Amino acid sequence: MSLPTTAPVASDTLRGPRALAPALDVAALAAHVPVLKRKLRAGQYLYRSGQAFNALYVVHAGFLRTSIVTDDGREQITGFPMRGDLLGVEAIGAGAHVSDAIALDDCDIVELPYPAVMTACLASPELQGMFTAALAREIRRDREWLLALGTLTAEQRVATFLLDVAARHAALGFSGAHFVLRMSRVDIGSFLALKHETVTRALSNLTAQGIIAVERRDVRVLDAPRLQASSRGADAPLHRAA
Amino acid sequence: MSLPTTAPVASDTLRGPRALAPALDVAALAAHVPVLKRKLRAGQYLYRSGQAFNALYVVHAGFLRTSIVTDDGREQITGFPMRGDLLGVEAIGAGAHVSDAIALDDCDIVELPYPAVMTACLASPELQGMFTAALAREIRRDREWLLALGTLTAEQRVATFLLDVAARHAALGFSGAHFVLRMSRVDIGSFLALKHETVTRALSNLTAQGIIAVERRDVRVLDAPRLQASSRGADAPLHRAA
DNA sequence: CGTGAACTTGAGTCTCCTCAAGAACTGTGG
DNA sequence: CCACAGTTCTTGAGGAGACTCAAGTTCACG
Repeated sequence: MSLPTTAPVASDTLRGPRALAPALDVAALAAHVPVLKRKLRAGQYLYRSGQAFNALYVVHAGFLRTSIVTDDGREQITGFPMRGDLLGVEAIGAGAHVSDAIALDDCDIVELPYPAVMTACLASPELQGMFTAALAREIRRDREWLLALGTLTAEQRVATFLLDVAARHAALGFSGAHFVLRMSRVDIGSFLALKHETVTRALSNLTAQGIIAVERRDVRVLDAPRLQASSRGADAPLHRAA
Repeated sequence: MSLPTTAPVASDTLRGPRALAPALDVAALAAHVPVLKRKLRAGQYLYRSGQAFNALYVVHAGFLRTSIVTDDGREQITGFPMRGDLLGVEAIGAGAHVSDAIALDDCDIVELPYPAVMTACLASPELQGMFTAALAREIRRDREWLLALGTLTAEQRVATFLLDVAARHAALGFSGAHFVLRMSRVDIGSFLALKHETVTRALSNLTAQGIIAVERRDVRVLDAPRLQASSRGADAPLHRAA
């Protein structure tokens, strides 16, 4: 059960929905804004829906979970931020936070006071460009998941999710072929609009096909190309038909 | 078949997923940026995926349809912009457009050269705030539809869609109780992640219940409260159970 | 160890999709 | 003005995928 030396996951073959562009440059921001550090223990909230909105956050270490709830009780997880990811932007202009962010791990968070960050962006075109691009990237990310939920089957969604997690891990220098999921099956299901049993079944199927190896939250990608194929819409369009 | 004088649609009872905040203030922008006017005939593209990105757009009149396509051929409509709506923001930082925008009607469009708009935002804190808020609102809108697609049944989604259209019409001074859909059943289905037959069936069901009256694309909301109820997750939680 | 949460698996059901046909509308050319 | 073709919409019948309900297993934690 050691790390496999074969079948490494080439990062260019891992194109999940998330665009893997560099995140907000905290160092550049720190030159203009007084950034605060915050530590969270697993299970603690970074912010909750309805709370006053007075800061954005960048994850420095650890893993979180963001979710929204409606007044009629429907709930959905909107993402699993990790190092480099920006949180809280959806609250801009809304006065209060409109989502929850909870730590799945112990986390180190960088706090960017709002609206101080905006003032800093006024002073620096680079910062402004970085910030605006980060917002636009968030929109693209959402659209891509919207498309995934709207067009993919359960197993394809789970495969896409695994590829996304793998790619993000790889982008941070971790292994994309072997990682530990920080969230439960229920969380994955909520994110992918599936029931937790369905997530389990999809993982079991992928395991049965020899594409991945799953043991609780420990996941190994054994065959990245086939995982890619499993995430695709139509069955493996290897070459575009005439 | 005249406009019904009873059962008017009160705008505060119409809360679709879209936040109905005021859109980008074009007049304020025009003071800082040279804005261009563009006219589109029905069926013409405002921009297409892959095209160079050099402007954002605000709808001044008419109705459009935006969509994304993946390399493996999956497609989804992401929205139906109308007067006051901002288009093209998802391309910021991506170099080229990542979606298609096509006119469903003859349209008048205001073109905001990019990155000139960003420069203008540097000069004016108000503009910057307006612009950033518009992006954040877009994120909230996407999240709300994501939640709707993930948690609602077919009929609930269609009801939600009708309420959204009604509310947006009402916000522009049109009737929220009687309107003409500019898009086909296929389009609605693509947006809501449903097949066109399912959309038709949902509309038929709502009609059979006396909640709406549909004749092709002509829609009358006969009972807004019940349409609201039809869009809700759990069956009409009139008062929260203890 | 014991308790509870998380995960897995199975069996039956239901929603929505697929496939198919027909009706209604639109626009075009005779 | 009418016939025609094409598109859009509607409705039905049958099937597939995901959900619901239920039970059992494994694991983490006190």
